[in-house]
Amino acid sequence: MEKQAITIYDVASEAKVSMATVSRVVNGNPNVKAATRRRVLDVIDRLDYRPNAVARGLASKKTTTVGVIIPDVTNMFYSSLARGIDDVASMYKYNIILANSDENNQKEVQVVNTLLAKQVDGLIYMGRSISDELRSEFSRSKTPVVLAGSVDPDEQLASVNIDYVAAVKGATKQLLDAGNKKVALVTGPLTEPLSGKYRLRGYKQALDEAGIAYDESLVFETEYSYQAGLAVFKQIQKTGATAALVSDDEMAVGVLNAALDAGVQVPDDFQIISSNNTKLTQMTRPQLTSLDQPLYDIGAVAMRLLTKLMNKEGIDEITVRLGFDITQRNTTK
Amino acid sequence: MEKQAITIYDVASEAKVSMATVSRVVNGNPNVKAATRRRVLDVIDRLDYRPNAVARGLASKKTTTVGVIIPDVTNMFYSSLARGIDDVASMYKYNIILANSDENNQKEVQVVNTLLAKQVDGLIYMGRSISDELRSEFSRSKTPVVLAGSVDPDEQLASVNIDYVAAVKGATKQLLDAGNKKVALVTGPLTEPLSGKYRLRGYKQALDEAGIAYDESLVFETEYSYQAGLAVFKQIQKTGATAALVSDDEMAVGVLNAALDAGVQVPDDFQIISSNNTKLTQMTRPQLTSLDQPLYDIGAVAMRLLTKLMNKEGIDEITVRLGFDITQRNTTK
DNA sequence: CTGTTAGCGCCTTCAT
DNA sequence: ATGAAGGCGCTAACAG
Repeated sequence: MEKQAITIYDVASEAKVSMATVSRVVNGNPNVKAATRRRVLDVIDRLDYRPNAVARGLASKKTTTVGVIIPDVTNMFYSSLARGIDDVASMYKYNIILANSDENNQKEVQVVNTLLAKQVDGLIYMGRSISDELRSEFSRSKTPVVLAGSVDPDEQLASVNIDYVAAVKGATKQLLDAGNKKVALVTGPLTEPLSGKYRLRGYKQALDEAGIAYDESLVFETEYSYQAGLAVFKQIQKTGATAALVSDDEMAVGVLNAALDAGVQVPDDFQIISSNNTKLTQMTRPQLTSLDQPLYDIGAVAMRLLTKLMNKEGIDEITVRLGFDITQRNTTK
Repeated sequence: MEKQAITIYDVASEAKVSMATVSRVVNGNPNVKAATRRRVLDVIDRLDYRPNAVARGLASKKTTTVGVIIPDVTNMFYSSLARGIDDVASMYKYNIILANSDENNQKEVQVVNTLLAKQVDGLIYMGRSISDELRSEFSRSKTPVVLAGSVDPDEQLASVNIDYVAAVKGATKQLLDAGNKKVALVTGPLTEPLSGKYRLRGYKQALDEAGIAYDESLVFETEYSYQAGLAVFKQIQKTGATAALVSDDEMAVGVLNAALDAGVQVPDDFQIISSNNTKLTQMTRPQLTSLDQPLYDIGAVAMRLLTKLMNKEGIDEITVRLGFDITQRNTTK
């Protein structure tokens, strides 16, 4: 593949300077006389010279690309984060290598390895839990890592997210305050810290404060998918719950549609609060009330944080928590 | 960034062979005695050696990464394509550099340039139209390019898509056959070949065959967004149209919701056929009837085609057209 | 089957 | 302000 015949040498000889000088102007090194700089620049675009980033990467040990592990681009929650990441990345002249992991530990480890082999300058990880193996890959490499939209229970890894306990607590409280005695919590496997540790804790706290006993049968562990949401509704219904806090938008749309399809009036007979406030929440009828996590911002801030880490700048806080809100729509009243 | 101290030399000396031999075993070259191979392999994982892909790329002139230009990852149409691309890419050991373009010509050119500077082995372009400048960037680089989910009017560039004329014609015909006299076509700017050339042609052909005169006022050019769909409905209503063929799912959800919000019965008083059959179409109530383009497959096949191109294998057809269908749901009857 | 030797294209001291 | 020279880590002939 002889993509680009012309190299820094061609430019140098054409401009009658040494390649060092060409390198300098290309890299904006001030130690070049204005006249020669102009001459070089001139040759550069006359020859349509384009620095070879691979060679540059080898010599400088920087690739200006970061690896991004994403469970599934097709999921709006993650693609929103990804968009924030990419925008900030390009703002700082970085590119993103995007790799889908399907939350599969093996794939993740495998992907992280090829990413490190490609000498990415940093890594952003999205996903609900980090396997020990993955964590050890992270720690033995000196490449900075930041988690976007998820938490590290040990707070060892940098991460940006929201206060999940408080968020879930707030949403649960709203549902409780609205008079619902039985509020279902629909979430992922409790073995994941996010669901099992944070969300569940927030849920229990709200229950506690309302003086309502925790009822295990009101907690539903499922897959984060539309189908799963659709399927879980009838089980929720059996418990007599009159409201549900659902941890994912697609899932929530599933729950909502199942309710509607079953002839249940929403929000009159059943209330729903979703969790991600993606575009989806506005597309349903009735529109979904939802926790509002600033997804784009989480991605953006995560990337920004990563740039600092890559730059070895001092970071005061390794974990940044962004604010959240609850956007009231029509599945609550 | 001294990420990986150990190099092929370390492995070589530790295993008491030359670096060439190490290189051979790493690259699966058969010319290595089984015994030495085992010994080298042993040292490799004892030292936790990981080949530096950048150096490899410089020496071999192959980076095993391809650039992917996407308008917006957050759009399900494109993220579905992207998912297909990534899956096949990883199947062939390639990684993807994903760059959002917002369909902005300037950004596109800029991004393609940095991608080429990074020596990607190939490029996949998604987007509705290719500016002349971009096309010229493509042609003067020897890097193979394939368009995913869009057409090249000149058929110069490799591409994979569906027969848009036939698809739109078929959908329009269905609406016409159902008794609708006035069928609206909601699409993007007619200046884009996809809308102006292909979709419009299909639409007209169906009209023709049905013996109905083409009425320009039934064609709506808008942005491909939920909001735009929401907004365009009342204009459609003014024309007295009783059905619409909408070129994007988010847009279609907008049209549907606007109709619903206006108290219009769907499909009794107004029918809708959407175009991409993404998950979204199943999430609305009523569910959207939609053209079914095999988005994931388009992405997958595009990537597969690109591997062939990168491999300099002979290609018989530079443009591959996949089959399509119309998935009947509840916005038609 | 294995080792030697050139590069790949660029960055980066170190001189001048 | 500019040039010379030595890598960066690996692949790829070319010998043996």
